[in-house]
Formats: sequence, structure tokens, C-alpha cells
Amino acid sequence: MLGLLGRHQFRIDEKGRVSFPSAFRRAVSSGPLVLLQWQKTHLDLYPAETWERIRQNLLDHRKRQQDGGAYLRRITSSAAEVEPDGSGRILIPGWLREGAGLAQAVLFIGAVDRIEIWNPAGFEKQAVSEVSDDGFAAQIFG
Amino acid sequence: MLGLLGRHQFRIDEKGRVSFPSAFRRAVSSGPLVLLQWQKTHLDLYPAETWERIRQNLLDHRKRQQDGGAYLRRITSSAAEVEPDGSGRILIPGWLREGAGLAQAVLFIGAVDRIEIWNPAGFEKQAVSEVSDDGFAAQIFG
DNA sequence: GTGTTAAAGTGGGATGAAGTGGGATAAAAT
DNA sequence: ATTTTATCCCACTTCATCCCACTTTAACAC
Repeated sequence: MLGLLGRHQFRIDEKGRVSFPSAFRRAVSSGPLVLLQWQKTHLDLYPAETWERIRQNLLDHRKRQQDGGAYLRRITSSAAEVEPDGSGRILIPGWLREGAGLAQAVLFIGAVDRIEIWNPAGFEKQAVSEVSDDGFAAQIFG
Repeated sequence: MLGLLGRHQFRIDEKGRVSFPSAFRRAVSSGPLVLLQWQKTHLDLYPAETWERIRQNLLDHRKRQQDGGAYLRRITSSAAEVEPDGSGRILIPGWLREGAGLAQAVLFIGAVDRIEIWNPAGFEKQAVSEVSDDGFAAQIFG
């Protein structure tokens, strides 16, 4: 298992449907995925195995922190269960499309255990500006 | 196990395919490899065993560093899973060909546990100019 | 040296998969 | 009931993958 990798850009049609990259379709076990937003810049799409871990973290957090319920609520209220249809497309709910500023085109980014969904322009912007390796690269790739 | 060694220069055809050196094909276990770019000068191609280690480093880094997600994203968004086809060729995605300035010819360099893919001219340039041993040679080869 | 065989690299056509658009049907909301 | 929204189905187009063939190089035998 190498993980989810690469970038795939597709168009949203008038009904709000987008093709789910075939490479990712093959990589994740069939069945529903969890789509939600916890960062302003983009959406996250979690395969069942990854979501199971995060779900547990959210529940733990609600139990331990006095205000954990508010955080869990904020996350889960944005979430949706999605599943590719017969022609391999998923439907991104309207409120999430707005929340992440998605228009005609969307960019799927493989992030090992999850998939990120970006506005292509927004992705380019953060990719060139915000990222620095701060000397970690040698440690990671060495 | 001596590791991946040597240089092999091949041509990219019009479809973006390149022969994967037969010596390397024999040296790595069959199955997919991970191709990505984290240095401006060239691409890296990781056998599954090497990638497994790096993947873990990336995930650790994402968890520990506040901005680790951005770095992981930058790396994996450039990555692709590649596997030699029936005639021993791999397909280098367009965005990586551009990112590393690959044109008609590419140079495969064995780097023990990974393979580097260079523009031949770029390789010659850095090979003659940038490399110094800084006194480590005696320590290494002594 | 000459001829033969096998392996490796290169080129191109054909088949099938993947992405995209739109209509028809069903479900949900107003 | 009517409008809207989602799901299913079918059709078209493009691109990747598979397959076959040619050329070159290397290895070996004679």
C-alpha cells in the first residue's frame, strides 16, 4: 500500500457532480467516504479506514475537553457521506462547494491517507507561497 | 544486495514513455514505484521498501509540525505511482516532466536505495560545478 | 571472423477505460 | 401539486494502456 498520491484536475458539471479520480477509486475500498471541511483552504475526503481513526479522536476530544462538543459539532455539521456513482462521480453538497470556493474546476490531491479537494487557483497560491521545508527535507528523504 | 548503481540515458517518446533501465528492473521487486519531486533539479523514483520509510517520515512530520500538512501536500501532490509496462517502460506525468525540465532525453542515476531522473544537461552542469567532498572522502572511503 | 540467438530499447496502431454531457426517472422539499 | 434536487442510464470523445513489430546491441557458438 503506497498511499494516495498525485494530482487530478476535473470539471464540476451543472449538477454539482465531479469525476472521482480513477486512481483513487482503485486505491480505496469501495463504499462510502467522508467529506468535510476543517481548514478554510480546502475540503478533505477520508477513506473509511482513515475516518475511523479521526472519528475516535473526535469522540475522545469531546469527552476530555470541556468545550469539545462544540468542536465536534462544527466539524460534523460540515461533513457529508459521499460514494462514487455508476460512472465514478461524486456529488459535492452545495454548502461545501461554497465553503471551499469551488467553481468549475476542482483539483484532487492525494495526501497518503486522505484526499484533499482544492480550488486549482487556491492550491497554486499556497503551493508557491506558504511552503518551506525548514531543513526537514533532508531528515525526511535522507 | 549492492544497491542501485550507474547511469542510463534513454529517450522519451511522444506519449511520455521512457524505458526503465533493465538493470534497475531486475534489482527492484516488481510492482509499483513512487515517482516524485522534492528537489528542483531532478525527480526521485523510490522502490516500495524505500518509499515505505519516507511515507512514515512524512506522516510523522505532519503530526508533529504545525505546518507539516503543507509540506506533505507539496510532496505528494507532485507524486505519481508508476509501474513498468509489458515492454519495460514507465510513463512520466506531464506535470513532472515540466517540473524537472525533462525533454527528449532523460538520465537515470542509481543512488543505492533510489533512482534519480535528470535532464542530462542539468546533470552534467551540477556534476562538474557543485560537487566538493569537503574532506569527507577520506572518512567515507578510508 | 562470421553467423545466430537473445535481450533491450524504440515506434506506432488498436482496443478499452475514463471523463464529460445530457435526458429520463425517482425522491425530496416547498 | 409543483418545483427542485438527486440518481440512474446512455452516448460521445479523448487518452492511456496493451499489443505487435522493427532495430540495435550484446553474448555466444562455430
